[in-house]
Amino acid sequence: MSKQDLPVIDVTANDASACCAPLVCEPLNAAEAEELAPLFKAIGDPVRLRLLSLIACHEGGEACVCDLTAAFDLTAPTISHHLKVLKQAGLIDSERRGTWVYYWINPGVLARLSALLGPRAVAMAGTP
Amino acid sequence: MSKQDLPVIDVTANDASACCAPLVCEPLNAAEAEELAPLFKAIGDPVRLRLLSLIACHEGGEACVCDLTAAFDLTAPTISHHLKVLKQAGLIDSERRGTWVYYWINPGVLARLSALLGPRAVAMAGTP
DNA sequence: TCGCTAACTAGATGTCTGTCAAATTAGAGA
DNA sequence: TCTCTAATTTGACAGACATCTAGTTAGCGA
Repeated sequence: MSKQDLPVIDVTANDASACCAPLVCEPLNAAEAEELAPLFKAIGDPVRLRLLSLIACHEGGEACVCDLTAAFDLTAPTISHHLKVLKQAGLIDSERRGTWVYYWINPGVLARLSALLGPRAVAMAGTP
Repeated sequence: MSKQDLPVIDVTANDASACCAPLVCEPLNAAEAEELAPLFKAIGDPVRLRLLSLIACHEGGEACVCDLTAAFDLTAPTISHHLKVLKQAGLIDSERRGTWVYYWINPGVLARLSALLGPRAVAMAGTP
């Protein structure tokens, strides 16, 4: 991942006319929008956004449901529901290990969304 | 609210965690999530995501409502509603010019969201 | 095997949201 | 002034959603 060959572009210089931002390059057609919107919708909830953040920041890049539940004033089923939404959107993945279930982020998807909004072609870095 | 004593802040630099790889740096607290989630929610609808894209791609960086409405199979009030949602989220802005109303993107907000999701410091503006 | 705990599913409920038809506001021109 | 068009607001309604309680599944240890 050489940062070097990426052009250095000041994000602040990005006004709408600057082109080359995915969103700003060519308008999304209906099908693309239909495919992408659910991803944003998934993180368009405070609880889920925070869940995502908590998972991403957790050591090892993964977090146990019990840790996550403890961070909210919500019941376990509710947290479970939100995790399911994130997972179905493809933003996170999970695995059971003994008694506990661990969740981790799917970084490629996040990178894709970032690139879409981003002022520059950030990188398809994430996608292998 | 006196607008005048507000410091001029580059929105792109004004992100919640003010540092680098937002989501992945330090977990968002509840307040931050509560503030940011509505932005993602706003683009979490296929119609609005496409509206945003259409506006961004339109020549001159702005688009007339009539152009936008024509691109969908929806009634004008519905488009109007979605534009209002985007505007209230701060993602777009508008101005009436004679008979027509023009909308344009607020690029700073988009950049902020991109940076938040961005993997490695999507180019945090300042760092050359 | 029996309990105990972690996590999820199912069902119910009140709220939010996307959409439309109808009514309203704002300019432009005759 | 009156009329036409662009755009928004209002009100209504069906469908989606966040949350809860209660019940269920899965693994661990005695």
